[in-house]
Amino acid sequence: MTTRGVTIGQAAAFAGVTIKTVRHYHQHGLLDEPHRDSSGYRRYGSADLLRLIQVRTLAAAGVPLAEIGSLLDADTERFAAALTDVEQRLTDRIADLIARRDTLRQLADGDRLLLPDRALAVLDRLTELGFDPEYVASKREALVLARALAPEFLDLFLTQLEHRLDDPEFVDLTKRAWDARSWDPHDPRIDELASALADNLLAHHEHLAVPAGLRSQSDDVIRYGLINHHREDQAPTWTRLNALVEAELRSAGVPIPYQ
Amino acid sequence: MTTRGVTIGQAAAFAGVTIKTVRHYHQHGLLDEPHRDSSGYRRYGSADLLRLIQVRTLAAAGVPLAEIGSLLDADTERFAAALTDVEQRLTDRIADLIARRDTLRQLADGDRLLLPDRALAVLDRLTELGFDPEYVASKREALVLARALAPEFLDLFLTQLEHRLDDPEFVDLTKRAWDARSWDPHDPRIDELASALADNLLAHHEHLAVPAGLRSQSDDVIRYGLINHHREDQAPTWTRLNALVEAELRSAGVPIPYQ
DNA sequence: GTTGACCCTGACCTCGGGTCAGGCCTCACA
DNA sequence: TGTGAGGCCTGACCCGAGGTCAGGGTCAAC
Repeated sequence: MTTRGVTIGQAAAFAGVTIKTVRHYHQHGLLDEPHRDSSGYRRYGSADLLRLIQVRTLAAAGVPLAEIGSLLDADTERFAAALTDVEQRLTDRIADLIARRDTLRQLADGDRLLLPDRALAVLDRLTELGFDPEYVASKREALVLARALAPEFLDLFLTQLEHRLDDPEFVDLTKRAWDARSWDPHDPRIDELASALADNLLAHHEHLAVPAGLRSQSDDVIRYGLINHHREDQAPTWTRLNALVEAELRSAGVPIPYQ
Repeated sequence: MTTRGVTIGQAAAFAGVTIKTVRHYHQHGLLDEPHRDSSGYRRYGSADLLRLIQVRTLAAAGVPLAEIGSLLDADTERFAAALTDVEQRLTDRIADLIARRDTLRQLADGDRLLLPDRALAVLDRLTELGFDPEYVASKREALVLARALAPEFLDLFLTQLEHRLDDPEFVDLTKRAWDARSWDPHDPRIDELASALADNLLAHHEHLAVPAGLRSQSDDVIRYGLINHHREDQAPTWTRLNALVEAELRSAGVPIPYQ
């Protein structure tokens, strides 16, 4: 009769795990150390193997190692209860992953990043109306920001945008404002443009409908600033233009938050 | 005009992540460090926030952080390709988790651990035949081992067991062998029992059908030993009894592997 | 002027193992 | 009877995606 029991490599192969994994289970107390042969090698008997298979089965089912020990040593009732608990957690994770995959599907639709169809239609309309692709890109970013920061107002923003695009005068003014990026911040045309923009906005009530909901709390003011002044920091002239417009609106009684 | 940009806490809250997560993204180059205010605090502008939202969206979809940087900086085509790849991986993980959950469901069916219905029927039959519950438990363990170590032979093992249980003489001898655990290993009754067992096995060809498939390769011999000698190490008398039976079978020409 | 909320960096912890280093043991073949 | 390949031993460090703790600075309000 030779030495009793199989070596760690054989045990691991039988159980379908690696040697390192078996030693890991020993270190964490999931498996008792088996006896050692004369050269110090671990030797696994059938009872050891049985336990290893049970541990591996639970681990493969996603049970955290820290729970497996008490689980296997518990009585049948608690064992069953714990298993349904683990199963519930697995179900949750599956639902979570499926939700992630759905998000990803939306992302994967070309460059139509993160935006609902209605927003994409507005962006397409901008292109049709002859806006600079860079301007369209900046609007797209602003809409992505709006969706993330104030999703409950996205539809209102879009309604406002749609109204504004229906007004040829506003379209024209906006194009000129966009071109103004490269002007000197103190170019007198900026003041003219600001006045024209403010007049247009004040003349069309529906062009100004949105901010009302976003003014109440401090966080909302921050969100408003981030969305409405996106990319402004890249063009000082634009900063000044917007400030002038906002000042005129304020003096006309429109409540525009300070950034 | 106060300091431009929001603090890290606000940015994190807007994006739905923790402050630590944002700093983690900085450390790993996914997000450029924003400018700092006079007291060294990070201040995030709308472009920083936009990037953070994009990173968080991809991370939430399960894209490894190490890939997100190049993904967001890549052109649209590679971006789309990478996204479908990520989606495939997600789908695989979902399928994997569902498989785990199914395994778990099987485990959760009471104490009927890891065994198919046919095996459970055999175990129930053992109880009906009046075997000691401990004996039934050891047989259950042996079947679990057999299923894990030699699944392709489990049905053959079960067939053999069923045949043996149909033979009242064999049932009787097995019960006596089980009782023999507590005897002295050199009790003369052990020799008698071994002879009777060997005679019974030799007289009924179908009681010996199984081992044939398991003898060829060295691994199979080990598996055979582990399954057939399970729990033997806990009762030296049993070890001797089995050795005697195997010796008689060998001298009768039955090829039993040495352990 | 103090309290509490927020921010800074840096170091260590998690989980389920993988990988490497350095050395001992066993087996098969010549 | 050597010798080379491969298996085993321990211990230490590594991964991802952050969490937690320690020790301190800053800011706004009361």
